[in-house]
Amino acid sequence: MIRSEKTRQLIIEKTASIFNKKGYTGTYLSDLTKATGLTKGSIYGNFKNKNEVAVEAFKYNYRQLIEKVSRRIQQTERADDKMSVLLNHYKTQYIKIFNNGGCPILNTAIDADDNNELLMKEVIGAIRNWIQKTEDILILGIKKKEFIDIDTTRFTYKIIAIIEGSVLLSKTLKDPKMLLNNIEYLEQEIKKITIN
Amino acid sequence: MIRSEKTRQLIIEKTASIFNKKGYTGTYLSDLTKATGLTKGSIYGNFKNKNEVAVEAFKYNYRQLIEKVSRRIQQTERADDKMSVLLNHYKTQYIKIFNNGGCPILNTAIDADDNNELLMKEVIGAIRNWIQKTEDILILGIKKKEFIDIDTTRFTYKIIAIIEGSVLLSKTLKDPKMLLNNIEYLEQEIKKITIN
DNA sequence: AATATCATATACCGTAAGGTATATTTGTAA
DNA sequence: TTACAAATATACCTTACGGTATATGATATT
Repeated sequence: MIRSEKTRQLIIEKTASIFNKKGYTGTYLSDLTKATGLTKGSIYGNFKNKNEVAVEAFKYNYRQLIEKVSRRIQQTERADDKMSVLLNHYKTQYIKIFNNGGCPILNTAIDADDNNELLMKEVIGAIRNWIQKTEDILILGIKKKEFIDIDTTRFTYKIIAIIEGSVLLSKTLKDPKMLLNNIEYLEQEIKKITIN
Repeated sequence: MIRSEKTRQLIIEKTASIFNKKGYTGTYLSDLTKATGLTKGSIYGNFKNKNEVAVEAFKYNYRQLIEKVSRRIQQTERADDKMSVLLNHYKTQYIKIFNNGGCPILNTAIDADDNNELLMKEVIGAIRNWIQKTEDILILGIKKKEFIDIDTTRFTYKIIAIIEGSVLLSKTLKDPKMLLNNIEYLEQEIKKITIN
């Protein structure tokens, strides 16, 4: 990797969680220089502007969020196991998620809304991607006769809305109870549609 | 009402939706003077600082959010009707909610988190209040034998997480489908626990 | 080792942020 | 109607924001 690419990566990695915690306007260039140990000159030598850093930081955060769980989902065979992996992720990783500033999709959706088109486009893409991936599991399960024939779109909407809402509320209340209860609820819902 | 109190109200009313849309750091004093037609001097004559305006704006937004629906809930007798009023509110008012910048609880929770203690305290209070009110309806319904005996806490968590998650996602995707689908789902859930 | 190129730091700019001290205006009670 | 207090506007301060032009330092090629 050429040097500039290394620096770009460093900047993204070191600032990603700051952007997630403080939002776009709330994160200043001084935060970026402080976190990276670099100067403004260096940052602007590698990025067009603050917004480009923010967009890349969001992409990075989203990747971090889904990469590990996504890989593990691919490694399982049965659709209900895939769903278990997803739900278990939140069950076991919520402290990490909270410490990183919460769900980047949620944070960025609210932060960027109505005043940052580029970021918004990324967020919308991320949400669509997540919906798609979740629904694909359900569709696969039905095809393989592991799930009964349900309305996959509606079921997906339910899952994602509950997860996002729970993450937000539990984090805000500094109490994982709501998240954990609702994950358990979703586990039951998955069981209900599982054949055998 | 004395003059200063009128001005305070004017400032709060005129800036509430701006704070909701742009967040605390994203809303500048210039936004406040522009929206109110007043000067900084006048604003600082009536508020200690920008943060005090933000806190009052949030309280105002929250009140706006619950007042009407809260009154209508009190006017109904049966617990399942009360729940219907709540759910119908989102079904019919979502455009208004979206145009106002989305749910103030959600927005402020994310915006204020980790960098605005006072605002955070207000948000946490608002969420607790909302949970309480929702659970009270369920408890009442069970007591009056209108609902079967369910775990009210868990049921409440589910309702609130779905609503919040749906509002956020539907607003971000600029598509009410997820919200409407999930509200319908909750209506079914209420029906399921309703006796008769 | 000299040179060209790439990457980073330095030093600076204009602007506007939040906030305040003071002047001016407005409403009100004697 | 005038004198006083309350409310608002003016003018200003300090700070730091995002951003840029330029100088310096590192790296690779011949």
